[in-house]
Amino acid sequence: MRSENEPPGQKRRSVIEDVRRAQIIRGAVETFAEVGYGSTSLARIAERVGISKGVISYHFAGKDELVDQLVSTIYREMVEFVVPRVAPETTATGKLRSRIRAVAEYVDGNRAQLLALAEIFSNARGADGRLLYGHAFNEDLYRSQEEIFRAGQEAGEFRQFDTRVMAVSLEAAIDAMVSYLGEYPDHDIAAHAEQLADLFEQAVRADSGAGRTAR
Amino acid sequence: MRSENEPPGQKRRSVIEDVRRAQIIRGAVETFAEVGYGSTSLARIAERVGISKGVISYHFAGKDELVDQLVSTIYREMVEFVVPRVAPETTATGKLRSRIRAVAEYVDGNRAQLLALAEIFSNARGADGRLLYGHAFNEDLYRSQEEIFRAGQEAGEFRQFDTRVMAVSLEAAIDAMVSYLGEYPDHDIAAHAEQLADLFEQAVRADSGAGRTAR
Amino acid sequence: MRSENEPPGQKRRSVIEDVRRAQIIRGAVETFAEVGYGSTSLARIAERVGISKGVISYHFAGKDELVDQLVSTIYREMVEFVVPRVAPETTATGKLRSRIRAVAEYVDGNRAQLLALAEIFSNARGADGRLLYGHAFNEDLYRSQEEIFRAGQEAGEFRQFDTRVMAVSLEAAIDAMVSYLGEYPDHDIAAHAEQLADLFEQAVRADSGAGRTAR
Amino acid sequence: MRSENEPPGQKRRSVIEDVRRAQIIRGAVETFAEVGYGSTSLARIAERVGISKGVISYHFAGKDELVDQLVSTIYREMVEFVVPRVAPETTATGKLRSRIRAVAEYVDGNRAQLLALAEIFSNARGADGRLLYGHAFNEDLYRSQEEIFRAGQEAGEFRQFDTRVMAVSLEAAIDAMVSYLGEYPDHDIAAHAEQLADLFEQAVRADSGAGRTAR
DNA sequence: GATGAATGAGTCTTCATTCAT
DNA sequence: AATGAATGAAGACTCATTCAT
Repeated sequence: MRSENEPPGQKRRSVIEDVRRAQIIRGAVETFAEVGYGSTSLARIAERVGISKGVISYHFAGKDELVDQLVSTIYREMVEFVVPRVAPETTATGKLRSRIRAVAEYVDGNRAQLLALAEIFSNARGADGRLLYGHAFNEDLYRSQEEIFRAGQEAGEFRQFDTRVMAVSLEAAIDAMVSYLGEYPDHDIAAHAEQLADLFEQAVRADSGAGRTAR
Repeated sequence: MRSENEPPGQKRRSVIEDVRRAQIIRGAVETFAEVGYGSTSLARIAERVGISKGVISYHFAGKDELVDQLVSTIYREMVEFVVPRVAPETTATGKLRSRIRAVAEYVDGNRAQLLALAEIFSNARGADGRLLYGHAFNEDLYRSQEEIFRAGQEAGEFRQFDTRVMAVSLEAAIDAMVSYLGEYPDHDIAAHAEQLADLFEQAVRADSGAGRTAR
Repeated sequence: MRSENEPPGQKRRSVIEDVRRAQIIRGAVETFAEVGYGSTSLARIAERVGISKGVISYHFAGKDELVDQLVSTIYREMVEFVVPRVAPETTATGKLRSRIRAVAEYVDGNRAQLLALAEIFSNARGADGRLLYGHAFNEDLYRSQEEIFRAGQEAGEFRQFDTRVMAVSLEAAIDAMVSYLGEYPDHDIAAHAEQLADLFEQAVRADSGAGRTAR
Repeated sequence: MRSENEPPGQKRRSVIEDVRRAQIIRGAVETFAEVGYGSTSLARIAERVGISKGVISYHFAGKDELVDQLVSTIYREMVEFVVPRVAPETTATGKLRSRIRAVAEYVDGNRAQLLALAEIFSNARGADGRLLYGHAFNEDLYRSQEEIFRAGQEAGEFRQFDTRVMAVSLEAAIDAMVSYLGEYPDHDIAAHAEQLADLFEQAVRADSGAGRTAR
């Protein structure tokens, strides 16, 4: 039943409930990653977790809430991994490359998580038929990336370009790196990440007739 | 029934059948684009077309064949649109930019088609659970794009880079352009395409210390 | 349309119609024998014959009439084969053995026909749910066999027994011989027929001085 | 779900589940017996039992499992009834007659069960189109019956004959007795059974001084 | 005479959800 | 807190039949 987003200090969940929710979310992640969005039923998740179907309904208001919690959980984890690796960088170029690298690193150790996200992003839809996690959902991500681009432009590191197009293209390329790994598990993602960083570094850098991106 | 791609002189379809098939495919395209893969049922397509559910089963062996025909139809149309616009270009750089432009132009007049494709690509799965139209399906596209990249590298137009990563990233960025338009119908796709062309032109061009991508 | 059993001199069918009907019946026989009653659809028959589905509906009032015509056609053929081989026999014992032999011979050259009949007999049902070709349909056959048994009893060739039970059991054993051949195509049906004839000859013959089955 | 034959100590079914399964099987038996294999749908069974269609899917993995469970349930019941009535007999002749009698007795109180079995045996087919419960399924039965015949032959009780043909014919005659009762509910099955026992006793017994069936 | 096209009822199956225990 | 049981709607697909051409 509980579906509140627990405003602090109010109706906090019991420990056991938290454990169950986490356990269910983990099972959901694995299932989404393995069989895809369309074939992931609550029954299948329950089976994987080793619990009864009803338990899921008990802990989550419905499939939608489960998906929602899953997304924000993974998202939070990823942000917690990536941010500390990007923040120390002082140049926009450095932030760009370290961001790509950090995602690649995270992905490498959390493939199921990312594949599950990808499945959900391209499939989950509201009652109105619109994607629940489409570009609009990425808005925050786009904005923060655009800020970095603008900072680079102002600092003279980057040439002038449409920051929105650049941000959208960057995210798309990163997602493709992830899904490529999903399809070809032996793909060398670290090398891919370096190539991708080169790609965008070249794409954004000020013309200057100038220097290589020594790394 | 009938699923042959009509090998000459063998079991050619009647005119009326062709019309119906085209009509059904059109309805399917619109439905996929509008409500997404998971919510597109044969019943819904039939309803949109204004025919009985059974008619679809009559003209197509099953949902799989319908999807398959849809994909190859749209794909063929797009190739027929894009190729003549890219072929005349003599430089790798020219081919790159004209390809992006051509896709953008095509998309502008065929949004539903592209959205439907995107839905199918990221969702349709075989009995084994693997994506039917994943990266593997794009292999031909990747290859032909890689050839252009390699030609540019050999001609000294392009710097050295991993052509596979570049091709995958390019396709991803183009797809993102399409889906962005899908979500924000007022988005200026022509401008987006130019920015995208700039992006990749910069990303691939030889360092030369030098020249602008005069366009 | 036409469904009349053509009372002589009235509404006789054209030659071409007869040919079509025979052709369709032949296709139906093969289909029933091959895939069984439940999987034999008009579509499948039409496909095998190489005609359009509608043709069958044109020539037969419905599936029921087709089946009915099929049954009586095969039945007539079989009777025409068996009767001349049984009639010349002068003893009841001779008739019994020659009947079993004749059926076995016929079956050997007409497996599909018999298998189709077997499928239909054990499956075809009327709107009320009752078997269309159950024991009641065999009534004539039972009667004629019973007459032979009674003749044998009156002549002192056969012992006293319930002729109905004997007739039913005989037909069942003959049918089993046929279906056994259907399942094991290499089965030696001629040898089976001799054994079966021995079996029933022993079963019916008058007690030549020997023991009663007191129990 | 659940399809195990409950290997001890593993996933035992709840009481209520057992009850439901038994209830559904009973409903299926009655439906098969009444309207035949081809007209027995899950919907019809559910309707007869007075439950929702989905309940059947909940308790059985599919129609195939339901049929399979039904067959083995009835089969087991019948074996449990027949074996203790046959085992005490010391002579092959005694075993033969008591077997026929026991089946007849069982049938008398369990008509629907036997009719359902008959429907399934002559109709259920696998994906390959072959009968699921054809002669091959009866193999065990044939074998055990053949052993009795061979024992009788070795003891000098029975004449020499092909035990396979005898076994197949015996089973066919027993089945015919059952189906005859199905079609004529007032038929005197006990008398039929005695006649049948006489028939086979005569058919197998050693030739006490009398004539061979010269051919 | 023949056909392709269309229909609508009916098949099995899957699923998210609800509820009594 | 958990579960097994049940539901009913929706899914893809099959089929006998009808009908205009």
